[in-house]
Amino acid sequence: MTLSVTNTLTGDREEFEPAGEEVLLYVCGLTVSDDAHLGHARVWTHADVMHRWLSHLGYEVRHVENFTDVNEKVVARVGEDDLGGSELDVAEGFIASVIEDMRGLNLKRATVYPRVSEHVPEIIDLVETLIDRGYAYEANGSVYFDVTAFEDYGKLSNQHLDEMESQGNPDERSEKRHPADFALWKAGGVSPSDVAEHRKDDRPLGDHPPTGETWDSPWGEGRPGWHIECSAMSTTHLDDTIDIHVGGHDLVFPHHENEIAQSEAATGEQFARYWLHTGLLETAGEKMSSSLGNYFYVADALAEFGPNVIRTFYCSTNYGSEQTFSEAAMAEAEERWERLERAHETAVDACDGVDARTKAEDETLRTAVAETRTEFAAAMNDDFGVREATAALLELATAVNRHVDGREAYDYVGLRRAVEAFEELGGGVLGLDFGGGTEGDARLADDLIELVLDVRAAEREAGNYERADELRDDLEALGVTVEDGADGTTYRY
RNA sequence: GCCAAGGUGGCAGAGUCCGGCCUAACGCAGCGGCCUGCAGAGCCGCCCAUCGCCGGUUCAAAUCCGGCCCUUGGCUCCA
Repeated sequence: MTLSVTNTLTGDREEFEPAGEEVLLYVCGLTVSDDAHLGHARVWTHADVMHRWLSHLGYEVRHVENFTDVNEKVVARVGEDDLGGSELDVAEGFIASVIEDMRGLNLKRATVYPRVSEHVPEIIDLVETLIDRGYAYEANGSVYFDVTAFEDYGKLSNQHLDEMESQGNPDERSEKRHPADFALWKAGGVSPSDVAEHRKDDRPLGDHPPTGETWDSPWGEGRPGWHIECSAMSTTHLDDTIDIHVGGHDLVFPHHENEIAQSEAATGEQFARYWLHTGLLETAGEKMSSSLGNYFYVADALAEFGPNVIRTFYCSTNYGSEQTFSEAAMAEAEERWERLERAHETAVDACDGVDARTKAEDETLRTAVAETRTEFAAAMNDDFGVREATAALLELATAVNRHVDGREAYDYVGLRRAVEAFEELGGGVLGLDFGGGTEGDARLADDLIELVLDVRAAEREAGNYERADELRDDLEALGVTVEDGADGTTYRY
């Protein structure tokens, strides 16, 4: 059985076959002008599961996920609170927090996380090539891609240039030959009006608004355009032709369309062989986005739900579909995850039980494990069908529960196989952590300590100081120091 | 206006590419029962679906074809 995948480029389901030895995977990363929200994390998580499944199938995966650290929106935040005094400082701060989020979500590391600011020479080379080949032109120190020169323009998104309502930024139109031409290189720094437009707070612009980084180029001082960096970075870290390009559906046009135009015009080779687009996360019927302000930060979600619930939530819909975020949906994800976790624990406990020497053979259990593996693989090979893959695991949970329920003698071989399936498929492929719950332990510990302190407070209130002191000593023995102060009781451990 | 994705039970959401095992998965919620000091977990059983609408193809359609209605996204920064 082989992996098949829905390719936006052709609109069809296709058998997946990497071009070379390794699978070259590029994920369109984040513009780091804010912390990441759950919509971003959905793309990462699905890309992560794809990566894990490809590895599971035996492929070597080279996975590149970029950070766009050169952008007007980043510049607009310069000087805000303690974000940093320069574009790159601000970006670095957000990158650090995004990496933190990614770790929190139990994502496998990408091979590289390249930044735009580190690839300006490659970008300039690419732009020069495009000019040399007649696909780009210079105007007042900026360079634009000439969409009419690239005859395949629109092939990804099926857009026809003359039928679109509006194209491009009206301010730039004067120097562009065609309204859909897009900037490869922008003269000078970021303009005050752009800074003002992207400001998140209401600080006055001031006499010297930040302009962001600029670099020397054959066309003078300037900055790279938006789309060019992905072309430069994927070529640098992967190859002219990559296997899989992943990104959110909202990037199909113009971003991905423009990437194709630039890269293919420059190299004459196909840019990406399989384009996989993830459906957007919505809240109450509209997409979760920074501009709409209806987002939920990854860090907050991790604190509230933990990585396993979030990953189970993402895995309850396939990557290409839209998904709605709601408290109810998260509650359901929690139930699903806990059902898996409990069944896993039940199986482990049964194997470790006192009657571990008794034995039985349960063909039903063993068959169920085998079926789980087959169904899981079939689901994943069917365009990364994580929803059905998870369903297969949940059916295994039922099989385990049935086997253990009210039984005296267990089938240890069968249970062991079930545990392995949970850990290998749920853990290794879906990235769920059955490992005894390091996740959420800190939160739980705090909650428990506070619970004990509540009891202790009640005892003190009632004048039972002896009992209260015992509780304090008991906590101390566990490494938790309790201190009563003027404004209440604090603890540390 | 143009492009794309989608409309399946109370909710959520597979299945649609390759028509029949779909008498529609998995789960949540709800209702019985078992177990249980109580609760939870678990187990067994049940309830809820004219698969957006209309027409067509076919022995057979949620699945294919045509038309229509509605939702979301893209065409401006966006994962």
